[in-house]
Amino acid sequence: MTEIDDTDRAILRALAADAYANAGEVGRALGISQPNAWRRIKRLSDAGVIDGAHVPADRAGLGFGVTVFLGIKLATKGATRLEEFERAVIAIPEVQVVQHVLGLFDYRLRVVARDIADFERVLRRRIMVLPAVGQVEANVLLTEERRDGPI
Amino acid sequence: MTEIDDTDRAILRALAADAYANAGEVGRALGISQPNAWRRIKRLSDAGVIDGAHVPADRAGLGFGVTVFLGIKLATKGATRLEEFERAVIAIPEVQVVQHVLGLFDYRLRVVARDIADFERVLRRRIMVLPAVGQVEANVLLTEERRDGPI
DNA sequence: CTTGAAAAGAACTGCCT
DNA sequence: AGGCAGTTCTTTTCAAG
Repeated sequence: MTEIDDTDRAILRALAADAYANAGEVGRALGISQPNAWRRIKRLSDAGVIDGAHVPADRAGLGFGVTVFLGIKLATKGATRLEEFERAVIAIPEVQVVQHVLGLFDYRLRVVARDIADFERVLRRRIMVLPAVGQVEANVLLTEERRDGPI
Repeated sequence: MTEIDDTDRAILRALAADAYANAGEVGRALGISQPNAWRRIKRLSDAGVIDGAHVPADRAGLGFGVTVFLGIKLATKGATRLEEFERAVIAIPEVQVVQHVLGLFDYRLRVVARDIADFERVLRRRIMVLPAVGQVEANVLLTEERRDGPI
C-alpha cells in the first residue's frame, strides 16, 4: 500500500475541485513547488489512486432529457446467470452504469433516454427481455447534486 | 442553443474515451486538422457542453471501502420540507450524490463510509435524524461498471 | 480549412539543501 | 522530503495560402 499523507489528500481535493489543474496550479494552491506537486501527482497516478478523468457530457443538451434508475431483482441467480445478465445489460447503449448490489435488489442501472417514450422502448425491448429479469423498480431523475465526498 | 454536428459528437466520444486527449490526438483520430479540432473543442467548452472533467479518486484506496445507495421516502412533503431535507443531506460529508427522484422513493443517496460499522454510524447519527425521513431502503455496492452511454 | 512557425506554458530532470 | 534552475516537449495562437 502507498502512504497517503495530508499533502496528498490536499492534492486530491484540489484535483477533485478542478480536474484540469496542472502541477503548477496545484503547487501554488498548497504552497509547495511545482516539481514537488508534480512528483506527488505522478506518484498518485502511478499508484492508481488517480486513474484518468471523466468528461461528463451534458446529456440534456445532447438530447437525452430523461434519466431513470432501475432496481432489478433477478428471478434466477447463480454465477452464470449473473455474468450473463451483466454482459447483456452493459451492451445496451442507453445503460450508463451497472451496479451489482446487495439488498432488496440485485442490480441497479442508470439509463438515459431521449424522452419517456424512448425510455419505454428501452425498457420493453431491451431491459425486460434480458434473461432472468424478475422484479423491476424505476425512479425518474428530477435533480442531481454531487459533492466530492470525504477525502 | 449551439449547433452540434456529427463531428462534434465524434469529438465528445473521443473525449469520453480519454478525457486527457489533446486537440492533436482528437484531430488525428477523426481525420481533421489539429487547429480545427482545437477550435471545436474550445467551442464545446465555451458552450458548456464539455464542462470540466471529474477525477474519480479511488475510494477504497483512500480507506472508504463501503458504498451504499439509500432510497429515502419522506414522511411529510411540501416545498419547504424538500429544500430543508436537501440542504441538510448535502451537508453530510459522507454523502456523495443526492438525487431527487420520482417513483417509489423521493430521494436516492450515494453514501461512502470506511466500513459497515462506520456506515451504521452515518446512517443512525446523520441520516435517520434528518427531518421528515420516512421509509429507508439500502443497497450495498459490490461492483460497478460504467459506460459512456449514447452521445 | 490547411500548413507552418513562433510564443507561451507545462512537463520532466538533475542538483542542491 | 522538498526547492531551484534549467531543458524538452506540448499547447496555443497567429499569419499566410
